[in-house]
Amino acid sequence: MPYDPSAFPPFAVTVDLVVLTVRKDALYALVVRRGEPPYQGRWALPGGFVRGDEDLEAAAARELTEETGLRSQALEDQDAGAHLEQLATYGAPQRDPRMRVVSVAYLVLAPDLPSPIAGGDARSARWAPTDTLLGVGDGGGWEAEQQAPLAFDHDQILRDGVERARSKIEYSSLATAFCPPEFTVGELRRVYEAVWGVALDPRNFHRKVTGTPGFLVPTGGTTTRQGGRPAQLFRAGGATLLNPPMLRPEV
Amino acid sequence: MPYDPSAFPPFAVTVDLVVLTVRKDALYALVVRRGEPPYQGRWALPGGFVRGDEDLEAAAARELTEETGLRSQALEDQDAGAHLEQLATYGAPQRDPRMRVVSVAYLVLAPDLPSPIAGGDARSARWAPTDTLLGVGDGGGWEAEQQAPLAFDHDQILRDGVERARSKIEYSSLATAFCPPEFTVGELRRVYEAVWGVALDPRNFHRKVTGTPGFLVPTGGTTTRQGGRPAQLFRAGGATLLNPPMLRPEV
DNA sequence: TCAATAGTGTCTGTAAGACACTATTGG
DNA sequence: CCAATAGTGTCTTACAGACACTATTGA
Repeated sequence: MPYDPSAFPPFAVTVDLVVLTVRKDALYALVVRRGEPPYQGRWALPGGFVRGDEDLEAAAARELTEETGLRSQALEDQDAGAHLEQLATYGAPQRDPRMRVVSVAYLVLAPDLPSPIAGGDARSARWAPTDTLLGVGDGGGWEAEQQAPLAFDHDQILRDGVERARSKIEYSSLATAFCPPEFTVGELRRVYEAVWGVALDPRNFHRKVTGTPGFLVPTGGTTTRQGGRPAQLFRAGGATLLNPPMLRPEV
Repeated sequence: MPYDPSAFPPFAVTVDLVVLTVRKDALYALVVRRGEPPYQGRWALPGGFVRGDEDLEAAAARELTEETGLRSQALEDQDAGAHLEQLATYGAPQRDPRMRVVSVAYLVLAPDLPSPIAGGDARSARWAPTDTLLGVGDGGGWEAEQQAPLAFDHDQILRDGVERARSKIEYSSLATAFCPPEFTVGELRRVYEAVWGVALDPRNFHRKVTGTPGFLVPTGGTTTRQGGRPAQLFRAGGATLLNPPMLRPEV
């Protein structure tokens, strides 16, 4: 088929963000309340139109800053910023009832924020447990009379984002993206436990993460945030890939 | 930012295909010769516009059939069709000099085709070794006076597709998508060796794949395609995830 | 004192890497 | 006969899972 720029069908392109954090030993996602139809009053993932001269990842980073005040350090960047990566693209013809919209979803992993939402136009944004948003624990899905709380196909996007996070912390050091710049082994373990929804043996976990070269770098300090014996503080090392991986227990 | 459907910037949305196969103990990709500017005469990945009422994956499957005659069985389907999955989306503002184009790339893994290209409008399509297309072996990249052979950002898309294939056969049974419906352990091993570009111990490989439940199912037949002692024939079993994974040797 | 968390060491089972050996074909 | 590929078995080592034990805090 020859390329015919004058005859392409018109599409709108948006970015949607799956922003995940760990708080209170559970995985939380950022959602915003929709102020207008369709799905008025329902929760949705933050997002918006890609501008005419804007890169996709730049649009995702811009939306992230607008919604949360977070600065994203896309890929490999060690700074205090959140991790940002492309997740997948959703373009079913009727996913938005008004027009044809193709949405490029991005996944953001952020530490628990001191002030939940410090952003600009985040009118009614909040953190919600992903289990609640996805109806986990009510029998694995939403009942017939019960409506999934998320607008559009955002429940599917969120599901895909959570699964991506769950699998990526197995073979990468990405779990540290959920932690503050300095953290203890116990705090990192609680991240794994929250994201996977399982209990891990603290002793084997300690041996694994401290024994993997480049994963953790001791900062010298100690803390007693959790009660009990003071724990060493670490920051993320340079290693990004874990080999061998952290094994997720069978369910 | 309120959703304003009347004010969205105009985008064209295309699908591009990374179609991979294994032949002559190397990884090959399907490329087509461009007949018009820009990049006239250069090789490019097959692809085309998404229609106004067409799902993204349907557009990818349609392009695949048009270019190769292959029928894709997207996801989990055991039939003779090729494996098709979404790869990533590319939307840099200037990636197409004529207009703003966002391209959703799909990855296709296909067995070596008896008649290379049996499709319809595939004017000048051919299989090319991915190493040649990506300039591997010339020092890891294209020299200054040498031009990458692929149009647009298709070298990056191909690179991402190859890397996805390389990592996915580690922890899934996807390597069988490169094989005909019935195949031997040796043929499957040569697939791994071609995709990873390494040599594997035939004996340890045999133990691993035949010892993983659900990976391979013996069909009862034998063959002597490769010379030497006849080998048992297998077909792909129901298992899609390999646990523990096939380990890729360090480079 | 106890409860809680941090951290180390030890045993066991699984499985990967290396590699010897046998089996069955074609030339 | 030999060369080539298929398939089995054995030894060693790495490492995960289970769990005993000590260390250091706060209540």
